[in-house]
Amino acid sequence: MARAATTSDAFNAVAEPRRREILNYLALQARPVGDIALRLGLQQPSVSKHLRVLRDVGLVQVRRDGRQMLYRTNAQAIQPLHEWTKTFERFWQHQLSRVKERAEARSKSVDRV
Amino acid sequence: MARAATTSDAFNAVAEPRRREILNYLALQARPVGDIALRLGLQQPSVSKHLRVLRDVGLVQVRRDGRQMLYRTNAQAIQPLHEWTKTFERFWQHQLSRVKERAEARSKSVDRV
DNA sequence: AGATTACATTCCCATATGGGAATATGTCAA
DNA sequence: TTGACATATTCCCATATGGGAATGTAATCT
Repeated sequence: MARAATTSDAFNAVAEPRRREILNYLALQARPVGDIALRLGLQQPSVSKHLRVLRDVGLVQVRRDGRQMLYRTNAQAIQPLHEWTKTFERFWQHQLSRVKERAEARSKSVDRV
Repeated sequence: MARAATTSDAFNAVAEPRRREILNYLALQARPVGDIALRLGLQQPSVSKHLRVLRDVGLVQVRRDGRQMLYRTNAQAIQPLHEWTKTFERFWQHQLSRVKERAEARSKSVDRV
């Protein structure tokens, strides 16, 4: 097997930096494709393709408005990623406190010098 | 350009499900490669390759113990992902409350039936 | 040194990109 | 209907997989 498809899940979809930018931009308000392309400095076909991936995994939703297609971020689809990363929260807190302890131990030995 | 390398950042590295499993397993305690392979039902070379990717982006740390290499998750490298997903938290809360409101509106109209 | 154990790397290959360019599809206005 | 505008899709291609198999490398033991 090769690498999993970008459309296989939200983790693969958001691995691409431009798709994260798009999600950031569309979180506050729905926007048409051309506006996204202009704002993020991308070609229209490129934006359409990224939106297709995001849509396939439910990260964005669309509605038509005349000739335009208005896309907006579906934040709920990001929640699973948040949950997964959250399970590591207590570990990085532990690690930070250890770093702190070591720093304090070092400053004490410096005092003794 | 093609797809970005899995080693380009943590987002790309954790897109692969087995790598997430490895990170989960190594969060509590450092483990040798063979143990990981056995526990997760993977081939040893496969585990070594995944660990190489995780190490390149700083998601795991290693130390030698005789013939073994002990890997452990570096939770701090996951924090940026947590931060990014966190920026969407208020949006999915809004969306959920909207769903709630609509549900309540519906139940009221049902009452009226 | 020679054998064994534990990992890492390399080679091969089917598969999936993402960008550029060109083209197709869909909608509205005159 | 014809033309213009807004998106979507297709084609081509360089690149990067991840798994399997084989091989390389490092550390330990006798």
